Amino acid sequence: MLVHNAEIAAMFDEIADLLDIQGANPFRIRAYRNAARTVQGLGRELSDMLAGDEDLTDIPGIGADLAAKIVEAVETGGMETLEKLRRQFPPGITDLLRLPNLGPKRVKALFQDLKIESLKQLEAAAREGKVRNLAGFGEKLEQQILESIKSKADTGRRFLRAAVEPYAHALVQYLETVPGVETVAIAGSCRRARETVGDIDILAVADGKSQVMDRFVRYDEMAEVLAHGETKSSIVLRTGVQVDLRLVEEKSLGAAMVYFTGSKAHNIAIRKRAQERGLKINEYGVFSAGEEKDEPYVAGRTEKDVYATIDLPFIPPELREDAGEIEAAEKGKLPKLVELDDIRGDLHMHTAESDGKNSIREMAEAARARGYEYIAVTEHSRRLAMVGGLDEKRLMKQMEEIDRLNATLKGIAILKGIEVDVLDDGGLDLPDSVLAKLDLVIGSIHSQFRFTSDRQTERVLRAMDHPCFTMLAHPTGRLLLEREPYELDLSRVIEHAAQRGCFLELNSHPLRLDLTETSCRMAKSQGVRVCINTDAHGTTDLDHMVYGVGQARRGWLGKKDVLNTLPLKSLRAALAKTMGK
DNA sequence: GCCGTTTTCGGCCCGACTGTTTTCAGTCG
Repeated sequence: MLVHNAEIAAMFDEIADLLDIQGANPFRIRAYRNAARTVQGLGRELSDMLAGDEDLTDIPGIGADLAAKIVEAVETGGMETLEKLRRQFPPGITDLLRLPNLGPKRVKALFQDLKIESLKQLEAAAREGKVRNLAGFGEKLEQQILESIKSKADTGRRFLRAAVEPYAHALVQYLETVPGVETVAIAGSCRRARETVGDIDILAVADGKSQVMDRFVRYDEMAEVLAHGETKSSIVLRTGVQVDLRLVEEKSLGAAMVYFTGSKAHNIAIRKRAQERGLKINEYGVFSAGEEKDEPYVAGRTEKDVYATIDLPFIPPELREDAGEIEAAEKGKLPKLVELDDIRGDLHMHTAESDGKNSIREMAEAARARGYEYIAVTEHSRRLAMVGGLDEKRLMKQMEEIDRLNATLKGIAILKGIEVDVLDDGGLDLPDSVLAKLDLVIGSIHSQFRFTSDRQTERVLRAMDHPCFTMLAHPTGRLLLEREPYELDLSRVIEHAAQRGCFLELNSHPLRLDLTETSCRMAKSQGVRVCINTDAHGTTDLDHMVYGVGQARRGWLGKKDVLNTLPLKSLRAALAKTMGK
């Protein structure tokens, strides 16, 4: 039985939910939730670690008990603890937790007092006015429950960051025009460059007389006001995105930025660290703890000041996940992360010759305008006929055109490439003779997403062994919020890439961001260089690079870990080497 | 349930807003 980390994490999360409803020790619940998060981002399959006889209790947050439960899950596919809990509660009960304003206490009351087991039953009971009489409920909450069921609102709903950011920037601009407002900044998961975000977090500094909160809740795009306080307000935009605004004093801005940027796990970790030093960190600053009142303010103006009080350097927002960044910071081993300015070219794009919108020249000029030294044109291959995939003849013709353009275009080099389909058996979709003439060959899986993990992995490994194979495009095939990745043993793929000396793409399309941050870290640890590409189908898509760079930063990648930070000459040499030239 | 150069027991991050409410619990981030 093959049990993936994601499934084990889901079991831990479900145990946590059910224990929560049961009213168990909150710290025990937190242990399960922490473990779920740790397992999710582990970067290695627990089943592999067990097969290698590794001690799971070496993983932070996993003790003897949880380690035993992981063994049980890997061996049997389930957990007795979870089964026992499931017998105590109906299957639909965790759905109730997803509704806004319904937490464990209220769900428990609904279940025990009204025998409500599902959203449907909850809706019926609320309609009949039965919910309002329950202890801890009231008329208003009953109404809210009905509305959120109707609008299918749930607290876990997420959006692509790229889809949400324009709204965040527009709102920042709007708030900046409010009199008395001095600073407005985006925090939260947007600032941490997460691939998806649950809401927009905005922080403002304003003088006492400013109407910023009142103006915020009257924003044009506002659909609903969830909370309206003096220092904290929340609204829902017409697009369904929630925005939280916090108002702080200037001397608290740094502390508030830390607090509001998160992640929650990172905040908990640094607060604990502060505690060990006799300090207390909250969103207003760092204070010396202990004294009953008038706790003296120690720091808080800048984030750097806040970290300094707990003997740490500034930690880049993208790393703030309590995934080893605090330990690394403590040892002075934080990576110097890659930046957008380090990127010297884009090695994956399409033109009007296949399914792109612009000509090669237009793409090259757009890339040059973005300060790049080089691009690679990489059309689809013949098997993808529906998007105009190129056969040998058309590819040869395109190569000639690229030669002509290179002779006339100054300030940008165009490399000849292809995004060749990896066939079912791991072969490539064009003859070796033509592939060998190219500067790079990007292999892509575009079919047979349902292969078993073993078969899919063998297919990719075999493709990599092709003498011309240079880089694996969008390695997992996922589409965020739309399509799960295909089954693939990425750790084997990365190991193989290290031996073979080829590269992995980090596809920057906001819907893909494929590799994940965990896989980026895995690649880095194996010495496999990652290439951040946009897979642009038009000139404006070239701007997606910023999302790929954000993802790479979340994956701890530095300039040296990223192939397309190389100057042209070194890049050519690196590509030629993978192709045995 | 985890964790430990103060500890193997007794801790475990911290605060705002709402309405269930008339002094506080529940939820949320």
